[in-house]
Formats: sequence, C-alpha cells, structure tokens
Amino acid sequence: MTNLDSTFAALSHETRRAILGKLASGETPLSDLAKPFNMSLTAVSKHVRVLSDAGLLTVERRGRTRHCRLNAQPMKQAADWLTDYQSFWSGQFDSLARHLAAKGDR
Amino acid sequence: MTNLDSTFAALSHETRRAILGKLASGETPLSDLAKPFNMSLTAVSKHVRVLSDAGLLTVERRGRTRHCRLNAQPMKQAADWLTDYQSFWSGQFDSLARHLAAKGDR
DNA sequence: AAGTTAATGAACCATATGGTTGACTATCCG
DNA sequence: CGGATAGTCAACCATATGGTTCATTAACTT
Repeated sequence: MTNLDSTFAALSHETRRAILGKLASGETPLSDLAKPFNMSLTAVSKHVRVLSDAGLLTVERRGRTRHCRLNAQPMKQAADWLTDYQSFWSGQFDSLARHLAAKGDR
Repeated sequence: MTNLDSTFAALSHETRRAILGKLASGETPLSDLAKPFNMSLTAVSKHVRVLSDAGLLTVERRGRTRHCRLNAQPMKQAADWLTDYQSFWSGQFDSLARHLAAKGDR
C-alpha cells in the first residue's frame, strides 16, 4: 500500500474522521477519544491504530494513558492529489464541458 | 456508507486513481481503460463499478462498449473536508506548534 | 451464418475490516 | 496492599475487497 492508499483508506470511515476532528482541538487521550462513540474501547483503539499506521496521528505513551496528536501532513498529499482535478469540479470547466471541448479540438 | 466514506474508499486504490487519471484526458471505453493494467477485464470492470457507485465516473452504454466519463464532483466534497485541516499542514501552523499554542493559552 | 470483441455474471479464494468479548498488563489512587 | 482506570492482546465472527476463471450475452465484422 502506498502512502496515498493508506491515507485515503484511513479517511474512508466516519469514526476515524470524527477522531481526527476531535484531535483538531488538541492532543487527546485515547479514552477521551472513545467516549462519544457507541463502541468498545478496543474498537476505537483499532481505529487509532489505522490512523497511526497512515501517519495521520501520533501516539505518545504517558503513564497509563496514550495521548494522540493530529499529524495532518498526509492530508496535504491527499489534497494535492485532489487539486489536480480541481478544474473538473470548478463549474467553469466541468467534465461535460471538457468532454465537448476535447471533441471540438480535433 | 456516507458519500465521503465511499469517495475516500474509492480513492484508496492505486488502480482506481489511475483510472481516474486516464479519464481526465477524456471519455474512454472500459476496454481501453483496462489495457495498461496487468489484470483481467473483469477486475477492471469491478474497479469501475466501485468508482461508479461512488459517483466518480458515469458509464454510458453505446453499442457493445461502455464509455466512462469522469465526474469530479465528489472529489470536491473530499477536498473541502480536507481543507478544514489545511492550517495544520501549512507549515506556518503545524500540529506541534498548535499543540504548544494550546498549552500556552491557559 | 460464423467468428470476434466488449462486457457482465457467478462461483470461488485469500485476505482485510470492523466489531465483539474476555483475559491480561500496567499504572495510578487511597 | 487493594482496587479502579487505561489500554492491549487474542480469539472469534460477519462481511467486504481484490483478484481469478469459466460461461454467457450482446453487438459488431466479414
């Protein structure tokens, strides 16, 4: 799996995006992250692992708690990949228009 | 699965991103899409289905060929979601800096 | 009519994902 | 020491994913 693969895959789950949302307001212990969710701590721990593997957060062990901190760097790569397609969604130049333009080009 | 879920999931595979890349240069029949890949047409057809389900492309049947066309609209939503985090990766205000700022805030 | 090409469908396989529970480890608190 | 809290690990389960092959349908070509 490439970097982009794991980044997009990690972002493809609502729970994980919510975790990142929480982390945007600052470092948070895993148990606090888990509270809003109707699932076991184990399940949240697994989601955190996926995010960690994708490099979207870092975990620091401090005493018995794990402190999670957002690392948005991989998101930049994802955003960069997406912006290559910006012209296709920016209205002014949608995919149909481009299609027609390409045909008229010949 | 929400819209964002399926968009990010669809983008999490190299082959599917490559398919979208190809479509950026214009409408393409499925069989042409499949050529560069070292896998069966069936496999590519499945990837196209995933992209189609996510709304990232549309398929138009024309005679015996299926013509695929890029639809970047869902990418805009994904990009919009990501830009909420832009401040975290824009160097000027990275996650560590924000973390320290939050601590100093008190 | 016969053959080729485009594509899907069905069955199968291996592995990944998302969740659970129960046992265990480690740390903190009294 | 004894108990509560934070978290992982292992086993298990259901379903999804990514690929294959073989058969089949549908549409062009000659």
